[in-house]
Amino acid sequence: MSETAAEVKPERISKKQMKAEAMKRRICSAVVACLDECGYAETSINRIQERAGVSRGALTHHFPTKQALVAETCMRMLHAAMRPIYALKDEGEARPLPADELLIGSWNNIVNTPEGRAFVEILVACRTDRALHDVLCEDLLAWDAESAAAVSALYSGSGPDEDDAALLWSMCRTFFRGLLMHERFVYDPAYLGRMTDRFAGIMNAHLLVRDHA
Amino acid sequence: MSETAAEVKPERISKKQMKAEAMKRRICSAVVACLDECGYAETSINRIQERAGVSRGALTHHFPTKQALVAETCMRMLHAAMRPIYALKDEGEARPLPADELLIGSWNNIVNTPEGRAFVEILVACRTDRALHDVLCEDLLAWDAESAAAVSALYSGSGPDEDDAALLWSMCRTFFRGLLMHERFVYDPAYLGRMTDRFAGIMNAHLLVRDHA
DNA sequence: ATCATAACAGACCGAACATTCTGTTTCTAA
DNA sequence: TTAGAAACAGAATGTTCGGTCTGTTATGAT
Repeated sequence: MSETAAEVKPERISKKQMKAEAMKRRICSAVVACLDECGYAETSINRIQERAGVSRGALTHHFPTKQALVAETCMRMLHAAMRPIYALKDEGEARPLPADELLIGSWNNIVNTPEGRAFVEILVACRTDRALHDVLCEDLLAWDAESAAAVSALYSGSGPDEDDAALLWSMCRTFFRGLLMHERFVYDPAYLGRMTDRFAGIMNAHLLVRDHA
Repeated sequence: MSETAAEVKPERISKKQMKAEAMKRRICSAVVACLDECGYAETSINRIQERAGVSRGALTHHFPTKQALVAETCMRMLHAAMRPIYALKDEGEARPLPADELLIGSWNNIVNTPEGRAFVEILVACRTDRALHDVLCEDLLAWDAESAAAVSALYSGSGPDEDDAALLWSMCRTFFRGLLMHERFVYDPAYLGRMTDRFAGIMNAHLLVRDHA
């Protein structure tokens, strides 16, 4: 009674929604694992189902098609990858990292992870799967833009271009993605470290920390 | 018995061998086209067969398994990609290109081509297909080494490392491979040009032409 | 308490898959 | 000239694919 609760009501998260969300998260985690371990070509619905330990019915109930499944998994990864960017923005206010440290950290904690590798599998698939591309393109571009803006706010480029920092940052991510497919053809793991270090060192000279006095 | 005799005199190229080679080339060309246009996941034997305009029997006769088909296609691409490297070596003796011109040329004429894109599809597949990886690994490493040696002979790196030029060259190819999967998410084609130019410009400062007096 | 519906479960389907098989033609070494 | 092998041709096979379909259970508004 004391509740004038008409406005509070839509806030509640029902048990149904909780279950559904948990199930979706579980399934999408399995998709990430499959993409990482088996690659896009071998990421079949059967395999995902087995990996997630859920029934076919549960899968098809939440994700009617495979494309919807992959697309939502990608969206969730992007959303999760936003967090470090915002963290970068906030923590950066105090004392932005030197660019090379930022790059090495990005490689170790974002790109060279199951999620990062799964993301690359999806990106490559998008190259030849127009339907999947069209579903994801807009959000990917938005994510790119936001990511670039965050970096651009903290660093300035050395080039003549207006938004050189964003361009350089895009180049860094491009490099890291390429590095993922090189990984399996390197005998000495230290070689990867040498490449990332060398690359970060070079880019460090062009991505300069802005000082906000 | 007659086998040993047959092996001793393989000088002549029989009509059979000509036909077989022509057929193989035709099939492998179709594989490249399919990989480029459809991606690894959608490059099925049926599709290759249709694309090449050959019978199922012809396909399976020359390539018993799909893996053998992809592997040989990859080998042929590598072999074909050797030619520009040797050309680089020979022409370079006279007057090596500035590194940035070499890079832009590599991007336009080697990487961003049907063969280059097909190659990336195979590389990505190798990440999760151990069998395919094991078949190709040795030759890929050899190709990498030869490519690096050719560059190393003409350019020197700016870093402290012994073979810095080879490392830098490896970084360039890594970057270009990553750029291929970025391609479809760029509205303005000129943006790709800006990235390649910027990258080539940066690397140009570190990959220095050796002067052989 | 009741009833509609969301959340599951699992059988089922045709299509496509890679591979194997049995024929037929073409070449070439005796 | 003639076996015999290589070069094809195409049907047959069993598996797996993504998607659909019919049930059963759990949940929440009434």
